Amino acid sequence: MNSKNLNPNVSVDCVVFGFDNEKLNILLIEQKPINPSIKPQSALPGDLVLEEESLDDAACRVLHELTGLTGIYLRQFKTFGDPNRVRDVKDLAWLQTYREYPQARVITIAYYALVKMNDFSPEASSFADRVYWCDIHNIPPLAFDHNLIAAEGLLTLRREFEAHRIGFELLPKKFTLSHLQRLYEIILDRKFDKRNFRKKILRENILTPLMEKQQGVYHKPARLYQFNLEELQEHTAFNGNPIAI
Amino acid sequence: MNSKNLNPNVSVDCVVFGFDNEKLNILLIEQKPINPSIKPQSALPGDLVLEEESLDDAACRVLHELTGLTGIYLRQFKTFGDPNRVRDVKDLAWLQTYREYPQARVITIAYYALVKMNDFSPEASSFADRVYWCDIHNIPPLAFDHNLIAAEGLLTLRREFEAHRIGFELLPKKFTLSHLQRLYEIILDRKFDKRNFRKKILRENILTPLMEKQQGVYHKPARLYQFNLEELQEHTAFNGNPIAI
DNA sequence: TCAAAAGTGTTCCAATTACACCCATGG
DNA sequence: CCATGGGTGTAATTGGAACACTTTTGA
Repeated sequence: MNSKNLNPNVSVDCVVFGFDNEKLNILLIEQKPINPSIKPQSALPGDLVLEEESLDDAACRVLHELTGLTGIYLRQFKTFGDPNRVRDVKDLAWLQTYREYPQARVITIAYYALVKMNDFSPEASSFADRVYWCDIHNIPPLAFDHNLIAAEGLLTLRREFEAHRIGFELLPKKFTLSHLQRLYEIILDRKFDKRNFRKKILRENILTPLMEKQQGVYHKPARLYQFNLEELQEHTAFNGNPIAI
Repeated sequence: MNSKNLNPNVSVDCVVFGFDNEKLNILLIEQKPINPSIKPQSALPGDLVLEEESLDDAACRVLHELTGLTGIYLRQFKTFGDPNRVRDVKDLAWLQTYREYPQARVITIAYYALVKMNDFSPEASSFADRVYWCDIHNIPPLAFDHNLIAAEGLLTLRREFEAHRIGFELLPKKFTLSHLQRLYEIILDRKFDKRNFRKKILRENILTPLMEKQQGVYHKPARLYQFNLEELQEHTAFNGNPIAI
């Protein structure tokens, strides 16, 4: 390494969660193949931080380029700075193709993001060759230390989910109590009793019942609810604010 | 800025908490005066991350240089990367004296640390001109964005204190229940009922009563306790591990 | 008429809160 | 003997957990 690069590169990486009513997924990109013989690796979306860009802005930019969305819930959760985190042989070819100093150290600030999966189709992005959702229980081997980052992102989501009441960021505007319960069960990885769950969630006063029911289901249609954002502010003990893009 | 420094500098800064049985304090350093006419500024202890050093190692190093201690409870809590965070005029003189590229951007990874105040005297350090404890309610204007970092460190401590049961990191080996209660009250900034507090804390089974009493107090001497570390492991729902130096 | 999920109340237990007096020590 | 903090129990309330049946719809 020559003297031009004593300072490390700094990047942001995003663990983007989406909920499809059955599983919790994260968004992955496929690295552009270096040559046809090497099978492309997947990675978390991320990019180097620009010279005069804040960290939050960098994360927003990556997310926006990837999804076309703004207003995504986005939160910094941990910085990864092991000197060898980008020096695994599996990552060498990619770095040699896309980085001026492939052996340069990279410190990355990790964010997690919550998106309503129905609001966009990841295919629309120009960010990478392929962008796709992947069940959190089936994450393939990723570039760099991204499996570790994804795992820590999931831990952080589990830890912050209840206290910050960010469930609505993963659900469509209108949803049923069963949808909400499924979301809680999948994120927290435990079962809830239906009656107790409803009692508890309705007591919190953050849901507004709508005069509207599910359509097109082949069973008794459930009532729809939406989150009541004003109440949410008061009840939420926010510790460290998320980004409002 | 010339092309040598497109990459930002990366540093760590430590919010070091100490409890003196009356107040919660943080450790500050006084920046070496540039010239006698400028009154020195205070700052959080911190330093640039070395080339082949992990972030945790960098924070440990700073703490060790500062206090001579090892085994300090240390946890990364947030990374600060505003492009202008080291560009306030108040910080210009110091940067010009001590940095090769004073206008270079600096991204800092903030840690908070818990130390037993009696275990060391900060005077012993060679790290800065002066090292001193400062009541968290009386923090002077600090260098860079260090007031912000200190404030966020305190919020993080308040948030994590109960769940992680890290109180013992701030207390001497042997302590009375009143000491412990005072610590809880000061960190969480609320009062507890003496009987309820004792019931609750003893039910948790993380304290071992000692066959020993306070000495030299001019009232009924209180029983001494110590933390029971094995139990602590089981009961603590750890999310993101602290560093064991 | 069947399959599927919606919707609804009560009882029990554990944890939290509120609250007041006597005790041991050193000065 | 006094001032100071140490040490203790009970009753009321609140929140969480366990638990089963009827209803509505579309196929």
